[in-house]
Amino acid sequence: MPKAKYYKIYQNLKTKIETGEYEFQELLPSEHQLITTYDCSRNTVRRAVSALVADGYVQTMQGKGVRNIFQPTLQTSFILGGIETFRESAARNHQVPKTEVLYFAEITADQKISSRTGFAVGAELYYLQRLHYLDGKALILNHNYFLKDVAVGLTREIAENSIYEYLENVLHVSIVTSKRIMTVEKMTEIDEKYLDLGDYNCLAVISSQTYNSDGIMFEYTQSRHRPDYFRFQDNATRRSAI
Amino acid sequence: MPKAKYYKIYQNLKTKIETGEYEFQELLPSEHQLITTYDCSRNTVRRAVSALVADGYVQTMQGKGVRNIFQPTLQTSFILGGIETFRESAARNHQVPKTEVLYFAEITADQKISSRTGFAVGAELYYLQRLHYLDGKALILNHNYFLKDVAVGLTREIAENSIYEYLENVLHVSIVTSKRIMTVEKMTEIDEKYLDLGDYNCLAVISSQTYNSDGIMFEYTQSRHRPDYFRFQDNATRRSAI
DNA sequence: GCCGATTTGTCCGTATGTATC
DNA sequence: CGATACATACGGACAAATCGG
Repeated sequence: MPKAKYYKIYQNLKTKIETGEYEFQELLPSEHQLITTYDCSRNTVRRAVSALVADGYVQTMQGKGVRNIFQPTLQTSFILGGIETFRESAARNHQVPKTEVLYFAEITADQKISSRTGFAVGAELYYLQRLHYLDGKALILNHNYFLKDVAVGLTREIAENSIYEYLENVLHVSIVTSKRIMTVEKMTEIDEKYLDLGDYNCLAVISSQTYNSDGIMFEYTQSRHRPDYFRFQDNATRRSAI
Repeated sequence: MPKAKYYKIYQNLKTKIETGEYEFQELLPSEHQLITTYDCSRNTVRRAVSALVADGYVQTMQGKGVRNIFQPTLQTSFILGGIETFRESAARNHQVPKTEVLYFAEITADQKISSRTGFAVGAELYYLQRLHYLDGKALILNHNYFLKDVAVGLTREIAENSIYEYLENVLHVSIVTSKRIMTVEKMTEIDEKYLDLGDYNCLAVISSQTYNSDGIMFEYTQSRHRPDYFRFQDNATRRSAI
């Protein structure tokens, strides 16, 4: 958890907004007021407010103020802009997670795997298939590829719990950035076997490449989501025209 | 187009990265060097670099430097994090756009529309159905709802071109923030009629609420995308654990 | 292992510009 | 026009991480 001052102000304002201390459409205190209440510089409050803008919580208006545009009804399962693990997002929504490891193997990347994942040909990898349950329902089928050099000592047992916890707390791998691409794909036999797709013949697919702090791409994951439980949220700001 | 100094530095660095002036995995010049080359303060270069981080172009590492992680092969049609119009994104990809207005009406929001769109019951709206073609293929079916008070004088003719151009350049409405939710939905009769869905029985759907600088939500749009031409990209950074 | 140089991260204070009312 | 509010920019200080000697 970041201990930076701006981050605490950000979190404080965020909870105030979430708990309804500021009403929808109401203006937040001005920067000057925030400076005195949090006893900090103007840069610091501006940084906190910027983070709220990025979250889609508020809207800044030059000459007017900062408006609360947070609507609790729109709160949802997947919030974009951050890398969140399955367990974290389950905890945030007070749901019970379970993970089943369907397949665990150590492989070497061939041409086909290389072009799909972005790993170099010949790279030594762990390849896993994992099924994620939420409140007893099978919702997500994950295909994970981890670089063996980085995720050393990964086992089936670890994979049944949180791989990221192992990476961060045991191996001290710091996860930094992740590139994600969302598509819709037709179902495969494996999807059909493990996910209850009902009438749907396709899934929401998120393919992601994750980098550690050394700039090494150490993970490629394809998450295949049951469409009726899939929901992805994003807040955009317009940076003027082309 | 923002004329701010940091923005020009940002754009300059961005094109340098895109044109391959810095190699993949190479470190960019240090902040100190950038300060001298661009003749500005440290805050200003840091702001430019932050924007590149948000775009997923580079990765900063305390004590080491800023690494280029841009891969041209991952360049794609829809880049998240900004509000881009259909025409803008078509231009960026050198494709020929066409828009067909299927339906144009002035309506009053009833309970059903209100709960779907977020407009108040009784709000006066323009409701449009528009079909977007790219290089001759029908790819997107849009359901647009605009608040009449804000989008005054909207006509079918304007809707065949760019509504946003009309809003920004004629009405001087400044579009600021937009909340988007991505889901996968089963096709409707209308989808089936106008989009060539092939074997697919569902679509990628983006629902968005857009606010102007007065904090008024003036647009609700549901974009229904042909799945085989849909691709959404996002860059995430991890803000440490829960 | 330690130290110093380099590099990014955080924070502060101040000045000026621009939009709103 | 003046007061208020956010936007941009500058300069300086210290902390934290990295790397080489």
